[in-house]
Amino acid sequence: MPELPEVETTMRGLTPALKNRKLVKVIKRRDKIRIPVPEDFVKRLEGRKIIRLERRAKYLRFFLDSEDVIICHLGMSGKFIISDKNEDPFAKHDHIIFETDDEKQIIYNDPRRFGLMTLCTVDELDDHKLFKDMAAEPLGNEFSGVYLREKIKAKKVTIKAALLDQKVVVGLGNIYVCEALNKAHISPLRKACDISADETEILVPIIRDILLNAIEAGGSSLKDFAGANGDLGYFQHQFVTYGREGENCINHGCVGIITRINQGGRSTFYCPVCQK
DNA sequence: ATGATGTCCTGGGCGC
DNA sequence: TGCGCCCAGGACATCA
Repeated sequence: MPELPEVETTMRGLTPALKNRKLVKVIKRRDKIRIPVPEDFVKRLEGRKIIRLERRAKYLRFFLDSEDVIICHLGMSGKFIISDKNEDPFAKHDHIIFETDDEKQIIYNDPRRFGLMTLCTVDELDDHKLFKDMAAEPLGNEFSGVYLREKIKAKKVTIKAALLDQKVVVGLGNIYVCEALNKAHISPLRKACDISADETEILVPIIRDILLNAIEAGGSSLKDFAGANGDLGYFQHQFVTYGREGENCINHGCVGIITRINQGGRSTFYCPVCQK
């Protein structure tokens, strides 16, 4: 469920705990999450300092003072927990633990193991198979109505599927695609190639707006979260369509009811009245 | 090449 | 109370 805003929030929450901190100890409690954790993961990290953290799409990247970069994806259920170093036994699904030089533990916990943790060098990063075919960041300058239209104008899949495609735009998942299409009054059932240039011009600022609002909401809940238990989990956020089957559409003047359908094995929530 | 479908994984919710 | 079933879904593999 973590999409761009949740990953961004996680990155911001981790930064004070990890930036300019030395990793005095790294514990790998599993050889594989979704993909194998590198054999030499611990060896390449212990004693190194993290100099910078960033988000790219739904990935986190931690740059070290060596040539290495930690690449992390939260998958469906991955989260980080920041706590003081202690002797408590690790919890179930605590897969990777970073101990820093200020006596903190940063734990990666992921029950469903759809996430990943791997390493590459800075030189390999741009051409890394996880990143090389990725589309633009939705909050960056490159992403525009023209850009989106170019990406989808030959696509025969639905606009719902196209917006989930990380080669079209990165960072969106099932929830924010539903939200954006509702606000843009576009039916998730339409073919991507049928979405006009005028419509992509409308859609792009809506996508930006929704993501920025969610990041802001995440930022404010982060204070509460991190203060309470250091758990950088998912914040509560009010969605207008997602999970609201049977409720009224909130678009101005609309009397429609949010309906749930199945697209490609995934739930789509939308309003059949105002989303054309 | 594109699009459709299957796969990974566990916890939670539901019906019986 | 408990068992089994189904669902959630990001991204990749595989097939048509």
